Amino acid sequence: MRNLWLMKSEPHVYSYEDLVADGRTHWDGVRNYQARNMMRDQMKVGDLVLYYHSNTKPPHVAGVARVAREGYPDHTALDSSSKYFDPKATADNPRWSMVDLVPVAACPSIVSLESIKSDPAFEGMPLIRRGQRLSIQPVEEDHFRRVLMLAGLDAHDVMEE
DNA sequence: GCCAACGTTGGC
DNA sequence: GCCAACGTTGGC
Repeated sequence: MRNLWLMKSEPHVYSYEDLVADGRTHWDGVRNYQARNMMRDQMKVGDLVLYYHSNTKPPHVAGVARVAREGYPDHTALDSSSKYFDPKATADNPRWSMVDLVPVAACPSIVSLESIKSDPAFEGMPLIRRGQRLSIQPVEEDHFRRVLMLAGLDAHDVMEE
């Protein structure tokens, strides 16, 4: 059974459009253990991801991506010129992990945080839980499907290719 | 720009 | 191991 996720990115740093333009990206720079553990231990090739734009107006889901490579060391932790450099990371123990993502489909209409919050179907979703700041979150299948519907995406096209 | 909610750090 | 101080996230 494939897992479903939501991953946050600030669009002025790296947007869904950037992912489409690049065709593929390393999800580097995650420096939170819970989020790391999900990438390292749980995310599998083929898992689908809601690509969420945070710190923008309005915050929203912008598209769907797919995991193209499972967790492997985040080399930016070893790079002293990187803003993600971690002096405690070593080649033997890089500490941090990342996955690769590829774009699947942009949302024909974005799904705003507000529309998710105001829809009872999303009750219990971590994204709208008070104080929830994790940049990577698991998503239940019914929530995932409803986001696709609100986005104007066909679940068959997105989930069964 | 504010600030609530966390996570991390480091003195003890 | 406790906990105060500090830093970050991210909506508002």
